[in-house]
This record gives sequence, C-alpha cells and structure tokens, in this order.
Amino acid sequence: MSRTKSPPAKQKSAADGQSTKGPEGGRTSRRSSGSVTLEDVAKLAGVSPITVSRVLNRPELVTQETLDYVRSVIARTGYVPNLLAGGLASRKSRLVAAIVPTIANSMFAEGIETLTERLRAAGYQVLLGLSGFPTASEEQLIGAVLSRRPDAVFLTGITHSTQTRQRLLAAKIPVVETWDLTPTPIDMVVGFSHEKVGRTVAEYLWAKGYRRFGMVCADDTRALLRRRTFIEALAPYGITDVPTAIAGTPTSLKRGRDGLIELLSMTERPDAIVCSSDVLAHGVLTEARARGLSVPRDMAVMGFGDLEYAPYTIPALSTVRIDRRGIGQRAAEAMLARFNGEPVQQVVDVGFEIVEREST
Amino acid sequence: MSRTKSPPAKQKSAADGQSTKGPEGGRTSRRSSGSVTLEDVAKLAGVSPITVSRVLNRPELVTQETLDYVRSVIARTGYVPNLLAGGLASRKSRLVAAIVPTIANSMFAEGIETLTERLRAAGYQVLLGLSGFPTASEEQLIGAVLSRRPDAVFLTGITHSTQTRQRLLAAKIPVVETWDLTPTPIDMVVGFSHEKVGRTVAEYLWAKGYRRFGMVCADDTRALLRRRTFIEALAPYGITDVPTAIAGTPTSLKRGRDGLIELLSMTERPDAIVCSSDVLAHGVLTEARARGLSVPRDMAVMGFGDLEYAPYTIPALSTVRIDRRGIGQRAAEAMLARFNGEPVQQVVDVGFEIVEREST
DNA sequence: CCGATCGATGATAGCGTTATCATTCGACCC
DNA sequence: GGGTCGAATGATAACGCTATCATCGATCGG
Repeated sequence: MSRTKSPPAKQKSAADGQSTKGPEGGRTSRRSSGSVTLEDVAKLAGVSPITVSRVLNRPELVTQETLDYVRSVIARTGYVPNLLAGGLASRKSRLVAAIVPTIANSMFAEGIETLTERLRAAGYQVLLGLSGFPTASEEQLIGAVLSRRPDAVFLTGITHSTQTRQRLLAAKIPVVETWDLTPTPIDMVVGFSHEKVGRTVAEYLWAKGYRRFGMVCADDTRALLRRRTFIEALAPYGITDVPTAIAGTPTSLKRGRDGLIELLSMTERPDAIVCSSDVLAHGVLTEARARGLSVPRDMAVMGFGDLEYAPYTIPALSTVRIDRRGIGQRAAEAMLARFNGEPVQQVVDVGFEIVEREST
Repeated sequence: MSRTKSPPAKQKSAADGQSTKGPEGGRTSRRSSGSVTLEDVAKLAGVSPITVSRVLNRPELVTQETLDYVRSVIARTGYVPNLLAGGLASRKSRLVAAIVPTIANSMFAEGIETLTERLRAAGYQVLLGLSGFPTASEEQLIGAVLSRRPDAVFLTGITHSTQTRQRLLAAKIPVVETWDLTPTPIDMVVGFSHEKVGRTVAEYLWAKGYRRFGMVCADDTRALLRRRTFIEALAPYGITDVPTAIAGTPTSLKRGRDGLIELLSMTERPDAIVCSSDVLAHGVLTEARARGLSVPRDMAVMGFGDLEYAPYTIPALSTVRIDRRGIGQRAAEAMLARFNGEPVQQVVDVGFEIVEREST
C-alpha cells in the first residue's frame, strides 16, 4: 500500500491550476474539438496518456492506486473515449457489421437482437446493413460497411457475388454467413439445410397420409430451395405436380390469404398446404376460416419458422422450428472465438425440428 | 481539354515500377496494415493524397481528367477508404446511433428500417443499440455509442435519465427522440401524443355506444400513459373503473390471449376491450374465438398500431394507425437537415388516426 | 499590360488514440 | 553483492485521413 510516488497529491494541484483546454495552453490548435481527450485526462491526473489508455483497456497493468485516481479524474471530467482514434491506432474497431434483408419481421430480427446483445456484452457494437431495399445492392452495402473497418461481418444467406466474396476475403476478418449451410463458406457459416427441411416436411406430410399438396411460397432463394427439395422428395411417390402460389416478399398475413385464394383458383383443393413461413401460414389459416374450411379436416396447413404465435393460432400451427436466436448467438460466439484466436467450427448446423400441432 | 500536365502518362510508369507496399520502400513501418491506403493510391496515380481525398469526397473540385484517372487507379487497386481515419480527421463519423428497446416486433423495426435506408442513401450508417435487454442500461448504451462519435442519435421515448440527457447535450449533436411528444425535447422530437390517443379512443368507443370497458395493456411507459388518459376521459361519463390485465413486454399473441383470460376472470365481460398493441389485440381476438365469443357482437376489440395484418384478421381489427415508417423518415430528414445547417422543426407531430374496421 | 481573381493542386500539420520499445526501481537469486 | 528479472510507467512514432493555408498558372477587366 505504501508507495514512494504519490500521484494523487501531485495532480490535485495540476487539476486546480489548469482548466480543461483553455486558450492559455501555449499555442491554440486550429482544429481541436473542445471535447475532453485522453491527453487532458492524463495531464489532470499527472500521468502519461498511455497510462490513461491502460486504465481503460488493460487495467491489469496498472497499480490499484493509479487506477483509482485516474478513474476518478475520468469520472470528474466526463471523458468519453474516442473509438475512432482508438480503432485507427489499434486496427480494432470493435464494430461488427450485420447485413440482413430486413428486420421488419422477426425471422431475422431476433437473430440480430441476440447477436447485438452478445457482442455488446463483449464490448462490440453492431452496424446495421439492410440488403432488402432495392436501392442498395449488397455490393454497395459491403463497400460502405468495410470502410468502417469492422472486426467481423454477419451475412444472411450464402449466395453472394464473386466481388463481394473477394472483398470480404481481402478484408481478412471473420465472416459468418447465416441461415443456410454450405461446405464452402467464405469463412464460417451458421445455419441449417433448407434442402433437408424440404425433404423432411415432404416425408412428414406423406406419412401423415396427405396426398394432394399445394404451396404458398415466398419469392425468396431459400424458400424456393425448400420448395424444390419438397417436390423432389415427393416424386418417388408419384407426385408430379405441386401447384404453388408465389407470394412476394416481404411476406405478410395478407399475402398468405391471397396465396390461398390464388391456389384454390388454380387447382382442386389440396389436402395439405405447405407455406414458406409462419406468417404466410397464418394468412392461409385465416383465409381458410373465412371460407369456412376446417383445418386440418378439410385441409392441413404447415408453416415454417415457429414464430412466437404459432402455438396460439386456431388451430395451433404445425411448423418447422428454427432456432432463430441461436443463429445470432452462434454467430456471435464464433466471432468472439476468432477474436481471441480460439479454434472455431467452420460449419455450424443449428438444425431444425418439425413441430406437430393441430393444423396437420 | 488540352492540359500541360498529363497525369496518365506519368503514373502509368509509376504504377508498373512499384508494387503496392512492398518491403522495398525505404524503411518498413512497424505498424502498417498491408491494406491499400489513400497514400498508395496517390503514389500510383502520381498525385498528392489530398487530391485522392478530393476525388472521393469533393469531386467537384477536381478536373475531369484527374478524376477519371484517379478513379481508375482506385478501382484497379481495390482501395477501400478508412472511415475511422477519415472520421477522426474530419470530426464527422457519418454514423448515426439508433437506440430502441427491441427490433423483434415491427413496431420499432420498421421505423429503424426507414431511418437506415434514408441515411444510407445520404452516406450515413446506423449503429444499433438495444435498450430492451435488462443487462444493458440506456446509460451504458449511450456511453458505448457516444464513444463512436456518431453524428446524430435516434432515441425511443422521451424519458431519459438526467445523466443521459447531459451526456447527449454535451456531445453537441442532433438528437431525435421519437414515439412520443414533449415541449422540452433534448433536441428534437418526432412522435405523437399518447395522451391524445387515450382520450380519442375513449371518445370513439363511447360514441359507438360501448359502456363497459376492459384493457389489456403492456407494461410499458407509453402504453400506460395511453391507458391513463383513456380512463380519465371516461370519468366524466361516470366510468370509474376500467379493469386491466397488464401484459408483460415484449407483447405477443400469447400475452394477448392470456390477457383476455385474466380479464374475464377478474370481471364481468366488458363490451369493449382496448389493447395497447395490435399484437395483443390479435391475441384477444383469438382467445375470444376460442371461447366462442363473437366480436364485436359480444365484445368489441380495439388495437393500436395498425400493423400489416390488422385489416386481415377476422374480424378485421379496428385500431389506431401510427405512421411507423414516417417516424423513421422524419427523424432521418431532421438529422440530414441539421447536418446541412438547414432549419428544422423541433417538435414534429406525426399524429395518429382511428381506423374503424369490423372489430368495434 | 498588370494586378486581381479563380480554379486546380499541393505541403503541412494535426485528429486522439495505441504499439513498441525504453526506462526506472525494487526484489530476488546464487 | 552484483546481475537479472519483472512490474509499472513513459517517450516516441505511427494509424490513414482531412482542414487549412499556400502555390501556381490561366483568365479577365479596365
């Protein structure tokens, strides 16, 4: 506890004698911002700037005494570190970019929430990029985002232009592709197999005895992929045609209702309707009710996602459970592991699960 | 068109003679990152760094000829500007922080989407902060966010701690509070009056002839505010008691169903149920159906928000329309106006509108 | 025909941090 | 008892960009 040097005594006087960045300090800089800098804190505390930096970032290297005193000065001055400067010097921005088509439906939003929260707890923040708007290509978005020098990138899907891949590769940072699976990710991938989902749903419904199928499917890469394997899996059973109403994106309850209307107008009533999302399924359920159709007696309905409300619709919606938050969490963990130089799994399959409720 | 100086000729040779940052260039820096910098581009193009900077940021100051050539070098080298460095030097981060409780329901998510998209088009990006997680106080979030030196901040709500207000004020940047209204914003506010919503809904339902009211209300500042004025507005009519089921946040269809169950267990069946969100209302509608209650004959249901599905539920949901995307848009516009030094309205009321459908 | 003006470009000096190496000083070991 | 080591702190020089002022011709009005 007893130390020769006594920082507190020293700076108290310094603190009193010199106000924060007045015009008195030698020559006035023509660019200074007026806000408190690390150097100001250092002067007031009577230590070198690097010590203040250590107090903030590597406190274990600093004496308890110095630590306490510098911290008190920081509190007193209301110093807010400048992470632009810190990031420039350390080449670590503590920023993670997340690129998703949309956050306006909980499909992706929950994963982003979990990602954001996990990363925040570790001192990172999330830069949001929306690729679903037609005005911004993923290409441009990547450029804008990389100029912030993020420490990692979260991507939705596995289909990216060659240029996008190259730029991400060139950035030499962890990249996590999500919501799908591939043996050849840019870097890492956290998702599940849409092909498998399609096949599993087909087998499930076939086993339940359904024979005439219809689909309400979003106009979306992954949804269409599930549709393809769903149909392929039924081929061996002699099913050659699965009438499909293509709903636009973003999916909505209305589009689900419209999808069923369209489907029923183009074909005899199927005995099972497979939807590419719970939202669409909810719409199908609603439209079925409006038409006096009983689900599942007249027609079964299958969703995808297992959103919050799936168990609470009438009838309760059978669906495919996806661990949406798990995707965000695994992605965050993979990034953090990489930051720490720990080994990571390149391909993480979060799987899925058929959830049978009342609608099938 | 004819110029004495011929940049193209000059640098072509330079480009060929000197590869990007090899070990040959004098003394090797001990910290260089290896990625292409603005200086590299400048050398290759045979111009000064500042000219390259101008090509990127103020192209109108540069000759077409120089512009074209420098751009070709940028493309050839795959140069990605470093906005950390740029932000540090220019004191403009081109970053906007958005703090919302959650993005997992479209209430806030759509506004954030619109904000993000509008700002992106103007060269700004959005840093996402989630205040809804109990592990992170808004206080801490503000600190983390301000250390990025954002050019503006988007906040949800108007209730913030004194310290939060002070720190935001001290940052001297545009701050837009949203989703509520106050005559004394930190800086600007874009929202609507919850008090007025409560009163308006009360008058509307009273005028429709409803007399026994119940509420399913989220445990949320603004929802509770609407509830208060709703009840106050009914007092003159002799209504002294409005049984309320308080639903937790985040709201969900399940919580709406549970809310109705709770409400019906605590009181005689009201003839109108007012819900603090469409999600809850949807749950109430669902539970009513499960109990064989006819809406609105046995019981009217009123929502809040006018989410996408409100017109498509059965019966179609009467609700209060809020221009959710408009809030994001106005906020973005206010920020951009401030960046350009244009005058802005401190208080923007986006209003609301009762939407009468079938459920009332 | 000359000073004023303007357009294009450049030199210099930061912006606020942290990486890296250096220094100091007491403890400790053989 | 002298050399070694390690803990704590500091000096210096980047990090990659832009603000600011300077420079250099060309243009132009009187």
